[in-house]
Amino acid sequence: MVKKPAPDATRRSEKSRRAIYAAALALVGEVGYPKTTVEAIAARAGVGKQTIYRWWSSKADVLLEAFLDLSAQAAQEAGQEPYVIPDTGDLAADLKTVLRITVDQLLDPRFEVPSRALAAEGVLNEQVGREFVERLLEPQLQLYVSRLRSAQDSGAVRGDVDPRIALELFVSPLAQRWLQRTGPISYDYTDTLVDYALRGIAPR
Amino acid sequence: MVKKPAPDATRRSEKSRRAIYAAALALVGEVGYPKTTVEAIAARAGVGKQTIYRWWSSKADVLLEAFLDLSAQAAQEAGQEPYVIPDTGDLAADLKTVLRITVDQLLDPRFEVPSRALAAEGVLNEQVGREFVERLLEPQLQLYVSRLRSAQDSGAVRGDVDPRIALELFVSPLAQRWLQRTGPISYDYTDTLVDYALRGIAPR
Amino acid sequence: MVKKPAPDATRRSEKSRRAIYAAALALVGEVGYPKTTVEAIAARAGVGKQTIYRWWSSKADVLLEAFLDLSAQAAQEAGQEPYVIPDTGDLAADLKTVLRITVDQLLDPRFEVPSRALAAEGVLNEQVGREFVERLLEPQLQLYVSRLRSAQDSGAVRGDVDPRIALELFVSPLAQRWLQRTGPISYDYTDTLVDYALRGIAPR
Amino acid sequence: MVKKPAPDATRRSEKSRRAIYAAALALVGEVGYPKTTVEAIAARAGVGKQTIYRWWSSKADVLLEAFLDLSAQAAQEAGQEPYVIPDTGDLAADLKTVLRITVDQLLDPRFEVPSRALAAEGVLNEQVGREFVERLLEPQLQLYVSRLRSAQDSGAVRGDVDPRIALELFVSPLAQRWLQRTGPISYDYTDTLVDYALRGIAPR
DNA sequence: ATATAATCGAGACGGTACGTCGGGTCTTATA
DNA sequence: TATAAGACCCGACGTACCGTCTCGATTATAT
Repeated sequence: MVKKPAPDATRRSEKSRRAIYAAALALVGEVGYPKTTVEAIAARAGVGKQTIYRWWSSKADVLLEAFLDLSAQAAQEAGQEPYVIPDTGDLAADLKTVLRITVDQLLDPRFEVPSRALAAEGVLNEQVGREFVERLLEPQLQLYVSRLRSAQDSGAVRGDVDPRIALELFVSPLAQRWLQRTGPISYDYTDTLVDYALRGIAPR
Repeated sequence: MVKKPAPDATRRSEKSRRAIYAAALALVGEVGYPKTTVEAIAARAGVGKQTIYRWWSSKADVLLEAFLDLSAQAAQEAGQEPYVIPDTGDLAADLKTVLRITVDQLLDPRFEVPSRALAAEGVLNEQVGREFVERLLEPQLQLYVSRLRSAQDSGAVRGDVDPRIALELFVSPLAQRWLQRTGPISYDYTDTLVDYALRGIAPR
Repeated sequence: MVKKPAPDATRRSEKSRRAIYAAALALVGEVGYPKTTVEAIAARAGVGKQTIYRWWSSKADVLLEAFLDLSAQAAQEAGQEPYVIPDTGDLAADLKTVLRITVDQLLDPRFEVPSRALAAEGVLNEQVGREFVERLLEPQLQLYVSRLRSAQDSGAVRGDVDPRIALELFVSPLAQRWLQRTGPISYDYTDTLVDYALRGIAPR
Repeated sequence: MVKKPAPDATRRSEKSRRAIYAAALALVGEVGYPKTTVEAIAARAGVGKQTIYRWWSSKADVLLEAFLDLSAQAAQEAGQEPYVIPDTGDLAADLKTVLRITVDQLLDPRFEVPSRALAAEGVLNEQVGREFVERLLEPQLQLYVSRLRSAQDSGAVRGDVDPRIALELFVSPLAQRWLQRTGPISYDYTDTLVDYALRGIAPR
């Protein structure tokens, strides 16, 4: 097998990389994911197609990294705040707070369009899906795990409950309504989810 | 605007329709959704491309109807059994039973490949998504609503609980793990979901 | 070999035939021969496609008959006058007169477009070409043969000359200029042709 | 109006161009012009369709250039001989010689099929027609003009004769018989044409 | 400071599939 | 039985992008 010589990452053009991210995100926002083409990204970024194929394996790959970059930037800009779940001692209130922020994000077009595109791609394309989950979704879910563990320590959640499963009781319903449009999304809705879920995992 | 005259549905070839459904499902199973092309469906079905474009608007549309047809057929063949949730009086047991059947279905390649494809398409394409939910997903979810209502009547579920939301506590986690591969799927897992969820919606 | 049962000509719809001729000629005039389709002829004539294919073998065939019909009609309307070459005793004058009429016809769009289309078709399609020559061109050329024979009788043309070849000296140059656009067409030009042909180009 | 940026001719693939010419000529020879498709040319040439559409506007355009190329090659191979009309002092003999060569060419399938196709296309398509005449036909006709001018100098042709018209007396009849199949083509025939044209058909 | 080797913008290339058009056949219901 | 209507199978159209492949023209170290 003839292996292609790996490109020399140290000589990579930072300017091009950024332009490609920007072009990819802009195009996905403007024309949607399926109509976004590698050719158009290259043209919009003022970049040769080969420069894209040299560093990424596919359109999905470009968008994944572009979105990760966007998320990282957003995180830095916002300080760290939204990325830790508050621990005021009132578990229900803390979860409701965080889920309301998530609701806002899910309805913000700046995030919605690319993340919906990546989610869709990930449903079909296992590789993209795993990377999407591993690098974006799971780290966020782990924050819930931590918060639930802390709640177990303080006695607000039964000790025999598996936090990784428990969090799905309120996170997954929201995710499904958003992904598959099985119902409307609102603060009321997420509040209700937390109420229903907590009574189940709380000791009597 | 020039509107194309609607084709005369009474003269439609039933044989072609069936051949197209079969070809579409077979191809999606064999090469996956993205590599399934309208051209290949037509060729495999022994049909002109125009016959596909005359009756459907897109590859997604064909697959949606093919899958609906498959589901309807499966329903008829199976009598009605899997399509009503049993009511033995033991809510937890009944839900666990049905969810185990769902787990089996989700892992059966015959259903998994096309339904995953449709789900992915529906994430991006709102029209497909809505149709998918309306004609396939929601009818199944309504079965849970009925069963939960019956449980409310018998006192096994609190009366102030919204059954349409409550069902998401155990259905959505399973759906998300399947769609986004956020975790493994098993009987144990769904049993646990039912346990966690029920204690929350059951009266103290 | 399975032979198709010949259609019963006695039951043929005269109205349809005429409508097809009219539609074919109109379309060729409006959009040109290559863009004239059997489908469009049928639609414009208010006729089923099968009715065309039942009686004609091809688009060229339809147009050929439509044009012959048109020519026949034109002949009847005009009495017989333009279809006999005058014989005033002055051969040169007579030929010049007729050729000037031909020039007019060649520049009249009503005749030019369809006859150009048929000529082109006939260049490639031997069957159409032969029919075109046999039923339209040759009969007209024979008129020149007659006139030249008469001139031979009166001593205006040498007796050892083959009239069928001689007529080409002035007819073919005009035909070629028209068909292939190798030069402009005018009364002067045809007059000159007659002069050269009759006297020759070598000095006496 | 959105104009497509002209392709960069300096980067054009010479190999592809040649393969396309060869494929076009071969196909026209094998299946005839109307059944020759751009798709088939591309396939036979081992070339993408876009490569054809990038450089030519139509099937006719491809064939025109292919044929011009063929003619140019034939000219080079043959030295210069057939492309100058001999001047032995005997005008009639010289013309008969050249016309006999033309007869041979017209009956040689290698040239006949594509040139007939181009002629037919040129009858309908003015652009193709003009190019065909300008780049192929007229240059050859100009050779006759030169020879006739030389004959005028030597007194073999009257000085008041227009050579561009005079040449049509023997060239056009041959052309028409070939194009429209109005009669057989032979050495005898062309010899006769030269005789008639030079001496006229009227008695001295 | 210069060589030199890789990346870069550009875009032509061989392909695959698109969605449309029209050819010629076949079916259905009127007349 | 011929007809108007039009669905059907098929093949080609001309276009859009794919991912690969040259091309000079910049870089950006490593001499």
